[in-house]
Amino acid sequence: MNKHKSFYDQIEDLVPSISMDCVVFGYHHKGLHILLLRYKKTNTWALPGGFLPKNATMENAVTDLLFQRTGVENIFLQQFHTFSSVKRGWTDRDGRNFEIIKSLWPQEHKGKLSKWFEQRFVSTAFMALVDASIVNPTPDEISDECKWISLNELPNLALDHRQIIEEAQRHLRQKINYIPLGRSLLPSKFTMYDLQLIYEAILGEELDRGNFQRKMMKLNFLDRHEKLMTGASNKAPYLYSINDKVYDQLIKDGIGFG
Amino acid sequence: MNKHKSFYDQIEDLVPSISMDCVVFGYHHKGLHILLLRYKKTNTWALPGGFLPKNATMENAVTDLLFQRTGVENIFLQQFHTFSSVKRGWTDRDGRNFEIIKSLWPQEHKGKLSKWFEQRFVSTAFMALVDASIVNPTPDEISDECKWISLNELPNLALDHRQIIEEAQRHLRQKINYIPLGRSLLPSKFTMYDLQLIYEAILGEELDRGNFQRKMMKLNFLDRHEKLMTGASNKAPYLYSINDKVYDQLIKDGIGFG
DNA sequence: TCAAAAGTGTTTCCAATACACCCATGA
DNA sequence: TCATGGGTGTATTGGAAACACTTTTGA
Repeated sequence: MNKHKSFYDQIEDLVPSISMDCVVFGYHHKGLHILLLRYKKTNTWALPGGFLPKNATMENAVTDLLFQRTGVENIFLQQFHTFSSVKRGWTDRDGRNFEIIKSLWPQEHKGKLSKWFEQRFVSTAFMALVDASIVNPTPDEISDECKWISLNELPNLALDHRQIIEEAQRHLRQKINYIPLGRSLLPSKFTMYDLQLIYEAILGEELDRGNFQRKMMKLNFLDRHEKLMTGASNKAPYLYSINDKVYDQLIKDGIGFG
Repeated sequence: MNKHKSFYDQIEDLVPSISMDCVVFGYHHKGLHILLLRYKKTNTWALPGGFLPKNATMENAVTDLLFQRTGVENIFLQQFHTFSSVKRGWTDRDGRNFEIIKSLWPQEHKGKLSKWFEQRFVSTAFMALVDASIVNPTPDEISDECKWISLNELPNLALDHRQIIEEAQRHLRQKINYIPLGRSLLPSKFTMYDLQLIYEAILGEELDRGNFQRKMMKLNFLDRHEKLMTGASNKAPYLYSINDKVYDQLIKDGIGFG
C-alpha cells in the first residue's frame, strides 16, 4: 500500500472485493501474543488488515502493511485460509462500529468510502511470526490503539476475527514441523526455555524440560554461546543461536515434533 | 454455478477478479491420478476451475463445479493456497490458447467474454479427494476432454497449473495426518494394500507391508470383512471398511504418520 | 549453606524397522 | 506341489517419557 497517499485516494488503485487479514504472533512476556488494533472510539478490536493494490501480490501487500504496523521489514508470513462467507461486509456484520468509523470520515469522502466498505469481501488470512521485542506497534487510520494481546485474554473482536485467530492457531499446530518457529519468533540469541515455552504454547501442553533440551540439541541446529547472567540466584542458562543452514533443511523435511 | 444458464449469461452474477482452481485427486489403476481438462482444439490441459457467484461461498461454488465435472456430490474439499501473482490473466500467460478459445465463442458474446477473461484473477486453489471409481469425468464448455491423468505423466499444462499441482501435493504431504485419505479416496470396502499404496504415493516412499498392516490395525478404525477373491492363485486379501466414529477422532487429533 | 533453575544421566517402555515365517489360493 | 501374495511373529533399535542426580548462581 502506498505510504504517502491517504487511504481516501488509494481506493481507485485497489482490486475490489478482496482483502487480507493477518494474525501476527509474537513471543512477548514469556507467552504467545497477537497484535490487535482497537477501532477508533470503540471497544472493538481487530486484526491488522488491508486491501490488494492492483499492482501487488497479496504477499507484498501484507508485508507492506505489517511494516506500517510494526516497523519491521520482511516479517515471516504464511497464508492459511481464504474466507468467503457471503455475509462478510462491514455493514452486514458490524454495523454499529461501521457507523462510528463512518462518522469520523471527512464529508467529501463519505460516499466513496461507504461504497467501498459495503462490498462483500473475500479475505485471505495470513499468519505472521515476529520477534516481538523489535516491534513498534502502530495503529492504522481507523484505529486508536495497537498492541500485543495474550491469546488467553482475547477481547471483543470485530467481524469473524475470533474465528480467524482460532484457524491460525490450528494451522500453526498442524504445520508446526514445517515452520521456523525458533528463527521467526525469537531474537538471534535466546535460552532453551524460551524456545520450549513457544512449543508449549502452540501445542497446548507442557513438555519435559530435560527431554526438550536433549531433543533440540540432537537435531544439531543450535549453537551454544555464553551464559545469560540474570542476577537470579540460580544456575544461569546458556544462550543459543540458530545455524541457518541446518535449520533450513530441518524445516524443509519437517522437524518431527508432536 | 447455475446449472441451466449458459456461461455467457452468468458473468453478471460473478464476483470479478476471483477464481478457483481444483486439484482433484483420485485413486485410479492402483495409483494417484488427477482430473484434467483439455482445452478445445488444443493440446493444453488444465485443472477444473470456475468463478465465484455473488451469492455463494467458494466452497459451495467448487462443490457445484465438481459435481458438474464428476457427477459426484459433496466431494471432500480443502483449500490450500490463494495465488495472487500479478500476471495471472489468460491473456498474459497463455495468449495462444486464449486466441483459439476466443475464436470458438459466438460473435455476439465475444466482447463481454474477452473483457472477463482479460481481468487479473486471484485464484484460490483447492484440493479434492474422491473415489475415482464413481467419477464420470465430464468436460466443461471450453474443453474437449476430461480424464484422469497420472501424477507421474503430467502433460502440457495451462497457466501456472503445474505449480498449483505441486503445491497441492506438498500440502497433502504436510497435512497427511489430518486428512481422511482412507475414507475419501477409496470405496467403502477396500484392501489393506490399496490403503498402503495411497500412503506411499503421497509420502513418496515405500513402506513395509507387514508394519503398515499392524500399524493400521492398532489404530482401531478398520473393520475386517470377507475376503476378496480375485481368482489369482494366491492368498485372498481381506476387505476392510472404516469405522467413521473412531476415524473422525483420529483425523481430528492427527493420525501420526511420517 | 540454601533454594531455585539449568543441564545431564538413567531407566523404562513402546513404536519403528527389518525380516522371517506360515497361510491361503488357484494353476 | 508350486509360485505368489497376505497375514502374523520376532528380534533389534532408537526415540519418548518420567524422573533422579549434579551443577551453577546469588542471596
